[in-house]
Amino acid sequence: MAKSQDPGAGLTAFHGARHAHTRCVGRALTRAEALCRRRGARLTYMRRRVLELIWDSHKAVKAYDLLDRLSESEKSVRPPTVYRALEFLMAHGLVHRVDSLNAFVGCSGSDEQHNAQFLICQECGEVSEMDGAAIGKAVARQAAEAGFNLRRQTVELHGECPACATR
Amino acid sequence: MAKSQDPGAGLTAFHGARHAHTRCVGRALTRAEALCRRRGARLTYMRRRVLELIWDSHKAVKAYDLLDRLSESEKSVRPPTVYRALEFLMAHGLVHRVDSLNAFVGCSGSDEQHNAQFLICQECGEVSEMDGAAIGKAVARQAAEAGFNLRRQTVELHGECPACATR
DNA sequence: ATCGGATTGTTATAATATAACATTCTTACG
DNA sequence: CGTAAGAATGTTATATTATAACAATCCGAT
Ligand SMILES: [Zn+2]
Ligand SMILES: [Zn+2]
Ligand SMILES: [Zn+2]
Ligand SMILES: [Zn+2]
Repeated sequence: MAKSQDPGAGLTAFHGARHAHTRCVGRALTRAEALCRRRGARLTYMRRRVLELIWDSHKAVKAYDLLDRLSESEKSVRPPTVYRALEFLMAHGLVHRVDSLNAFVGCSGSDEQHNAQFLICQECGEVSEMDGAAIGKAVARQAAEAGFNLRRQTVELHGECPACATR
Repeated sequence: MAKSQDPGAGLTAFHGARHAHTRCVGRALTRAEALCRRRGARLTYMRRRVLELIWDSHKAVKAYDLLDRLSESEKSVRPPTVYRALEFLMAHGLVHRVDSLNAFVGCSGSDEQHNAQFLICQECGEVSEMDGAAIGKAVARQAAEAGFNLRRQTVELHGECPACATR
């Protein structure tokens, strides 16, 4: 499945400047609500607020930037509040941590738990999540060959997105 | 080449407790010296010292642990000193940063510049560097398909090393 | 209504990393 | 040699990222 070529539905699409981003946000929030309802988890005001802020763009966001932006609307928010929200969102697969950036990005995948890979544009900062089956398999095979019991993978690819590459 | 099965020469070998680690250290230092000589770079006392400490084990080492250990022998060493040494060693491909651990590990590769992948044991902390051509190719292909101009890859696989897995 | 667990608030601090400028060391050259 | 320029290190301060510990509050179930 998902072998379609139509732009917008691609697995590894970058979004660039002008696109109907409201839809991206809407989709993410809808998914979060559904997923939390199904699991009996509480998508509280603060958690939803953090998720919205993360989805403000397709870039990875730093925890302390979230903190600043939250403090604009709510009254002074402290680090633990943000980190707890992030912890919750990550535990439920709604947000990923990008280790090589110390930053967080909304999960644009669909299935519940997945090992995501990321394409990270060094120019514009946009992050695109892939579910690269090919990479996943190559990784799994190499690990197996080394007698390694694979649990979790961090695959973060840095370079230039299509838009920035052709500039 | 390098299709041999003899332990110690494998591309993805974990080392475990008892092995002739002096040789690992010796090899690393010899390589560092040769490489620096070739490039006209200066492997100063501090840089060599940091490299030795990193090679004290096959685990990834935290910058502040290096700091502490340096401060035992030399008189109080400060963060910039360590980070500068690390910066130099990384610039010359003698040390890698493991982003998912905020830690540093000696490069056990042989060729000059390479995109390494790491197997990281969650139990014993040992890190094994791979030059997984298969992974590298899968990654390159996926990036190309997305129109992405790949510059650098972070591939860090967490799990259990052979020794810890069979325990 | 109220109890218990989950969530958030609050204060403090740990852990990781860099900026900026002073000092010392090395090397090349006169 | 002596010395000047650049490289490396020392030093002080601070930025950035993250967590510990305990108090207050919220919220749903009885
Ligand atoms: Zn969007
Ligand atoms: Zn870009
Ligand atoms: Zn060894
Ligand atoms: Zn192990």
